[in-house]
Amino acid sequence: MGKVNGGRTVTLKDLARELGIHPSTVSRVLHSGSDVAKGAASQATAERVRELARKRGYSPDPQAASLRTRQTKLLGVIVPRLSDLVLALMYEGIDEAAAEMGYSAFVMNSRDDPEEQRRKIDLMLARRVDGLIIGDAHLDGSLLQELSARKVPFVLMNRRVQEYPSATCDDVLGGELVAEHLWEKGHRRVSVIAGEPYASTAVDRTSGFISRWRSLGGQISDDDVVWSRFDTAGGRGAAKGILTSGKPHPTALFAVNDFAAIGAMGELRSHGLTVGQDVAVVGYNDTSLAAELPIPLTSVHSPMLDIGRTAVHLIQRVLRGEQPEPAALKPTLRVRESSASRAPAEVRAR
Amino acid sequence: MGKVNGGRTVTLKDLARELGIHPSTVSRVLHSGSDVAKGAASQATAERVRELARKRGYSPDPQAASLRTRQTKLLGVIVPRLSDLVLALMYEGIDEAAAEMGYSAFVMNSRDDPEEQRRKIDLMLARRVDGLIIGDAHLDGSLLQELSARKVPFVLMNRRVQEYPSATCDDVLGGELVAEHLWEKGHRRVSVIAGEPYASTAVDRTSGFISRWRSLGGQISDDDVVWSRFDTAGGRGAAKGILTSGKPHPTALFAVNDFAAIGAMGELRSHGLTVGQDVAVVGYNDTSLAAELPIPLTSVHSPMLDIGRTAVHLIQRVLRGEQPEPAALKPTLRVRESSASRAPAEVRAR
DNA sequence: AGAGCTTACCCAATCGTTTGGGTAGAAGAT
DNA sequence: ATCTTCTACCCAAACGATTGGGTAAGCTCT
Repeated sequence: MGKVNGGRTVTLKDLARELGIHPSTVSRVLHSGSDVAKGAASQATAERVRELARKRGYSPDPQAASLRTRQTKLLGVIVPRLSDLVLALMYEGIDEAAAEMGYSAFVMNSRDDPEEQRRKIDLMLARRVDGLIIGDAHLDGSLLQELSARKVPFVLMNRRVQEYPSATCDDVLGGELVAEHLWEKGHRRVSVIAGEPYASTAVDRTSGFISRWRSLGGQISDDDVVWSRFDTAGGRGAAKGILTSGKPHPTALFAVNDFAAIGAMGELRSHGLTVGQDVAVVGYNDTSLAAELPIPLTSVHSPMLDIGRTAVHLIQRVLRGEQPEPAALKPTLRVRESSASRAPAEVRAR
Repeated sequence: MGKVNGGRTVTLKDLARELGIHPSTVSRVLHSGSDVAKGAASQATAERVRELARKRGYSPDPQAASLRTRQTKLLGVIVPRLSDLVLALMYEGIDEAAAEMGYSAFVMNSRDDPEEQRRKIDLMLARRVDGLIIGDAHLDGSLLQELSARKVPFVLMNRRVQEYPSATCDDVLGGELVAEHLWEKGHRRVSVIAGEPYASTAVDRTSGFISRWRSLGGQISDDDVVWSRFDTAGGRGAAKGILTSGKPHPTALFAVNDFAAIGAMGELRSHGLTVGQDVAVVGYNDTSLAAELPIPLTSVHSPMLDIGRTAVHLIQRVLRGEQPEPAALKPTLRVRESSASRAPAEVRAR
């Protein structure tokens, strides 16, 4: 382990004194990788400096450095909630990638509440983060415009908004994959549990599904799309609405989120329907649970870690003054028991 | 929103110049709550200062402050993985409580790997965090001793180790509650999916269960306790081992973690056993999923947010030089369908 | 009227780094 | 022999906030 915290922390000046040279020389040696920058010191001196730094366990004080350089090497990350597995995984990607580039990341939860978003962003800016990774962008809000106007460097993650730089899953494609899969299995009566209408993830997955479904010749009306919360309770409620609408129940359900799918599965069971036989269910994100459920859940696998990593790379480019294009990573469908069999015969015969 | 980032950031000196007074006076006014500290300024001046600070959107530079005060108001949090719902929730508690006290928290994942733990701790210390909240302590390791010797302020969270300050769930009690519940329901043949032996959570829940079980007159041998990973795959594997051991299958399963319980439920189903009828299953932590599963899962509810908050309070006390006692928060049992009915008759009759 | 106390400030050093701008001495060019 | 160019350093001023120690003016008290 690096430095000793107990006694005194070793500073540049300490090293300089011990070596009989000026602190600035030490700084330059340690600062500039292996090449001795601009002839700041002789090879021999540089070696001595590095040797002593190692021996004393020198570790530069980041606050002192950033006071001078006006860079904190800090990234602020805002997510709806970290207890959402999807965001937590993306954050793991962020954390990894950030560390690789000498940055550290802060996370905060906004609970998807506009006021909290603002508060948290302010907190992060007060901490002087170099840039923000925003994982809770709403399609409508004015927040991003303001940030943009104030020239705060930021990128979006998971959800996109217009042409702001963002790292997302290609959710339209994801929706399309599900449509194709269900169509092929012979389903003709489907419903979508669509998520929150302010989130691009929900909107894109749903619209990808619907447009592909129709282009395959399928029929789906507005009634067949239920907007709901992203969690199990939301999925359960939405499924209830669908099953008690009076219409014959659909033979397949696409929930734009695994948790909503799990909630829906629970509700189906309460209605005496067997998932995977009476009704197919497909989720989204392929969270670690999906494959391990009592009835394994078909789900669209999205590369969550990579999305997090990509967000870090994008923000780096923004910090360099570039204006990177939105990046949409490709999802893949993982078919499992919840939708593996063909649609029930009576329906196909219809 | 606070300050304008685009132009120049407002500093103490700017305010002082504009008011025609010395920066130190401004600092003192802004620094000391509402009371004008030590007669640093007149009421009138103080008012003018605060007024202007508000108007200009002044926000103090934390790195500058901490350079001088030798305090960063930063807390480092290490968890096995943030994508573990339990830890994510505790972190939410930390984040809240920290913010309330003017601190910010950093999280990093160690994947329960001793080398990563060290690396991450070093990263945090390099960032000069004031203290650490360690959520991935191992019962055996020497890491904590070292930290202690180096006088790094830290507290443990979720898992305890010896008498180091810690904020945990009273896991022994949690195990006892489960034992009582299953005994009452008439179960006599039970198995425990015990988790990782290096984690106090696993060990305490298991030992609490076993000792209470025996004190009720129950029998349970070492064979009936299977150590496993904390995730669904771990629970599934453990359940498989139990079901294929050749012995008659148990009528109840206690998994020390909801995810392991979910994995076990899947495996039971694969063996044609119905959870809640043929075999009761009880989990731990009462994660949001438990209540919403197709077969709702009985689980021990632990106050995760509060554990996180408590950890913050404890570290504050450590920072003040105190040596707080370990805090063990009380769990409660939430009985649901997975274990609500009485044990199968043939077994009771035995 | 002088001592003593408040009040309301100001001064300057300090925290640890970084960085633009020296400079003395040696080597090389003409 | 003089001029230029390196090399290998040193100097000092930042960055923004905090804080121990002034001090001048005004008031009180005797």
